[in-house]
Amino acid sequence: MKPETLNFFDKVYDVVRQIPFGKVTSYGAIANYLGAKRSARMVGYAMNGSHGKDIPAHRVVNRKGLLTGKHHFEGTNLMQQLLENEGVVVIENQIQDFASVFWDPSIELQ
DNA sequence: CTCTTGACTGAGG
DNA sequence: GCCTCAGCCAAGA
Repeated sequence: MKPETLNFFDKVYDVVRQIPFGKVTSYGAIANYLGAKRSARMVGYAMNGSHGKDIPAHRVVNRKGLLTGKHHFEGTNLMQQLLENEGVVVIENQIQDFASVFWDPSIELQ
């Protein structure tokens, strides 16, 4: 389909779907890959409509590896459990060894 | 059209 | 390293 028909949200969803199992990325990294580095907030905003879709939103965290969007998931620690289920160690909403599980679309996806 | 609201980020103290 | 502030920009009222 034509890229012109893809909204910013759709592009975000497309990238998030490509995040490998057991990997995570940041809102800024996605925004940067989409050519809108300044729109990191929009990436997170887009995640609001990710429910009901096949979007692994739990693999998207802020640049610190902090689960800032966990409150948008069911329960209080669903997001953390989803990540731990993929082998990602999370303590107090903070991803441990963040650098080793970080997946940058602008590099990995090229 | 204007104003508010963020699942963000980088810079400055 | 932590806290605060300001810039960012799309969507909804």
